[in-house]
Amino acid sequence: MRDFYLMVDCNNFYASCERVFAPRLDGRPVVVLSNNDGCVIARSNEAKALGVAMGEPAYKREDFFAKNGVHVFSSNYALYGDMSARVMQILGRFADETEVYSIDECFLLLRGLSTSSLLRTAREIRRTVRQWTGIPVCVGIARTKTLAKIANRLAKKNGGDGVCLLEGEEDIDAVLQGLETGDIWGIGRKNAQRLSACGVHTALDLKGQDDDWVRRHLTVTGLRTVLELRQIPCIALEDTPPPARSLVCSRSFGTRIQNLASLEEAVSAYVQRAGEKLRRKGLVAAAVQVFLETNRFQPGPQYAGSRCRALPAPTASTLDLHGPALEILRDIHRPGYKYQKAGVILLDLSPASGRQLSFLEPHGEEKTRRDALMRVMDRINTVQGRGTLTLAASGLGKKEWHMRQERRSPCYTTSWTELPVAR
DNA sequence: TCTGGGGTCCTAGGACCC
DNA sequence: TCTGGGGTCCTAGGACCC
Repeated sequence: MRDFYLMVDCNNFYASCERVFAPRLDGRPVVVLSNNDGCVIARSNEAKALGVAMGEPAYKREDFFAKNGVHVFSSNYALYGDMSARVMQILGRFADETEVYSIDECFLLLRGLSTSSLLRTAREIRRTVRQWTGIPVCVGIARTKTLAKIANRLAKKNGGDGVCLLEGEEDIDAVLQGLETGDIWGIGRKNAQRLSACGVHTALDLKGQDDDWVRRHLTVTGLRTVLELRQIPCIALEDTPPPARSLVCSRSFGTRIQNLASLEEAVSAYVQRAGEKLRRKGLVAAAVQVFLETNRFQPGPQYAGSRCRALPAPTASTLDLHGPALEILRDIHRPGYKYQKAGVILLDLSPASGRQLSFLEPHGEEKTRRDALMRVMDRINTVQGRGTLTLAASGLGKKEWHMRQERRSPCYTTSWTELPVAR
């Protein structure tokens, strides 16, 4: 009767979301592409069985997809985000303490349950989520988050009932022996390579290493991971997410962009989007950074520029962010390159309220007016749809920099005009 | 023609202070 | 000719995650 972590992970999440609204695709291969229809970021089991790899560039596989009846979707984050919220809300019914770890993963902390109760709860979770949302999930259970992730992996791989409880030293060691270090949560490719060079190949090898050795080779974060493999909880549940420290809006372009005017339009649009995110979180930014890069996969001259600038005063107003961002862009822009991607990063974030004011920033009536303007813009764009009201600087004509999204499904759950129709 | 976007954490090294 | 020890803060870069 101790504390156990449950790791609930949606199976092939994006592909599963698409299938909920296209049941004719059940049992058929489905893939979802990254933004700009770039590479494969989600695959149904059938697509995996056909050998479609994660991260594969989509254009190399067009023929293969057509020949094998693979259904291809552009990513639809409005849909996935909303489906995710529904799943997470259901999971919240099963535990007081939960951590939404990513769009398709959630940790639950269950205290004082017997093994049989844990398994019963896990099965109940699967059944409920499936029935209420149509999304299949697997559940891994263990005494630490790291082991729960491994248990979840097993639950997925072994088929069976989609639930796996990892408990007991011997059972755990048997599993770790069959696991490469790179498959442990927190050990990436680089570290796995380095470990391998030291003769440490499996998770069990790593678990048996001396603490000082681990610290030396993998820093304190690595040591925490190793302790977790030994069933010593070191990575706590993050019940309330820590406040964001930075915020990014970046995109690859639909076509390569050479002229500065188009880049300015794109950066202008990204600043506006970043500002919306900032205000939604109730934060202000004290610095802004802009970056610009060519396509590193293409031959020819490459360039990547990036610069950061402190703002006169922390702000959440698009109007304050816009000028500095464009100045940075002009600063880092070099003519003669075909650019592939640009982005805006807001840094040094802090809560908008309860903040020490500076003499430099607008205050009194001026501040009230500026805040009101942003509220009105956000409101209109929420109600009427994103991009209804924008700064003219982001362009009025055809936007050649817009990303490609040729096969996006409707926003079934978030847009009145795109609701699914029942006949 | 065509290869995503959005985050966090840790460390090393330099600047600076007394 | 001789030239310490200890501390903090900041930044860039690398690694990790989904």
